[in-house]
Amino acid sequence: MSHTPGVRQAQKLRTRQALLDAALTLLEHQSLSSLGLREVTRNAGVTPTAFYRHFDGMAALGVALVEEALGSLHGMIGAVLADTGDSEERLDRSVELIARHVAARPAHFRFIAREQHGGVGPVREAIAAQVRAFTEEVAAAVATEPESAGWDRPDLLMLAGLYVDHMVLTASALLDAAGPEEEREVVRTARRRLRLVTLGRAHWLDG
Amino acid sequence: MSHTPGVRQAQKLRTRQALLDAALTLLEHQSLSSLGLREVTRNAGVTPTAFYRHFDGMAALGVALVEEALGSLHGMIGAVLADTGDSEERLDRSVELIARHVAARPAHFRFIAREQHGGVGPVREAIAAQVRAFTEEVAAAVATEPESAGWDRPDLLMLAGLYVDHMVLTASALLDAAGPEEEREVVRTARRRLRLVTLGRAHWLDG
DNA sequence: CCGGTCGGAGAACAGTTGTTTACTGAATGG
DNA sequence: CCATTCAGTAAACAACTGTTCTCCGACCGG
Repeated sequence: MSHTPGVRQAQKLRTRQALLDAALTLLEHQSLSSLGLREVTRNAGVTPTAFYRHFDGMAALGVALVEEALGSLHGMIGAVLADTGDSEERLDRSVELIARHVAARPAHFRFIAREQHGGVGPVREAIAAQVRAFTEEVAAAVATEPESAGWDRPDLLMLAGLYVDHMVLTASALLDAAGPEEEREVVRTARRRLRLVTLGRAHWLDG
Repeated sequence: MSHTPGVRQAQKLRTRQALLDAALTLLEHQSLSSLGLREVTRNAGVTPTAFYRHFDGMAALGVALVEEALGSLHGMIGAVLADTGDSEERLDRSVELIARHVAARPAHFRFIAREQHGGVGPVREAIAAQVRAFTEEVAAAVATEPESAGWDRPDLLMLAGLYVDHMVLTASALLDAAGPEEEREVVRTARRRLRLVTLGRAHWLDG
């Protein structure tokens, strides 16, 4: 079938990316439901009609942004959790992974935090699907650890969900942090919370 | 000073409430930043100009809605946590309290969940302030329990924050639940999570 | 009873919105 | 080389937006 990218499709992709970038920039200070189609095309240097060559509407663009933000993260948390080292080390590394990703692409994560419970249904569902997928990945990684011996699947999913929700909360808190010192405070608290969860996990099957 | 409400101020309050109610209804399917002033007044049976007699703009109305949603909850969680009974009982009761409140006023909680990270700054800040206040209340309640002996203030706040964030997440999950059976599943998972946290708490000072 | 207060109505303002229609011109692939 | 595909343009559409100004008339305190 089609092999080389072709000048045409390359240009199309460039325009599409310009739309996504323009939208993401504008979304830093507002939410998707209040973002206008014309506003986006204006900031992308394109006419409003060109928008429809790439997306059905703003909701579709939102879903594409979800993919762009979260798609690259798959497997990473699982990999970190699967690494060797004691639990303390592992949780330190996962918190750091989040912090680094949030610092690297703040706009993407702000978008996710904002639209996770936002007013645009399809986008909410797309985010929920990604979060579910992460939970499954974390559950699979956690299941292989020796500390998880004797755990049934519902409990494993509960624990994984706790981890994932915690990561999302941490990302959100990092974005709301005012300065570097507040960011460090957020990271410190996040680590303490994870430690407490890990402690509870160690004694889950005691009683 | 002024004693009787007066026919005038009573009518004013009724209109104000009509605006708040209309807004809350419309906010079920969209977010505040996409909510139009005219849309609200139309649904409230009032002319657009009348809006300005009550609020500076939509942001101010949003802040008022935050107060309406969260103002009545102060002291309640603290009271539940201060009640007698073992920790298992107490956390069961607090999860139930949340579930009951969410079921009683779903629209309010949906609004809070949606705007907590939404696009309207003043509303975000109002919610953050309320959440901070709750955290302080919970920390104060938790501090009086015998299980908290030897805990310093940062750790207490960390634990209280964990509880509060968990409550918000639970409320959110309940709203997203499809049916009654899914709601029960959410409540069950929430209880298990709380139990794990309580376990970690019990062994916090072990090492 | 009466003059002032003030919640609400009505009309008009200039902008902006999403979407449709018809069209242009360059890359495409046989 | 030539007919076709198709990303992007241009213009027009009716509908809506927030805000300002002027005015009305019912409640108010004295």
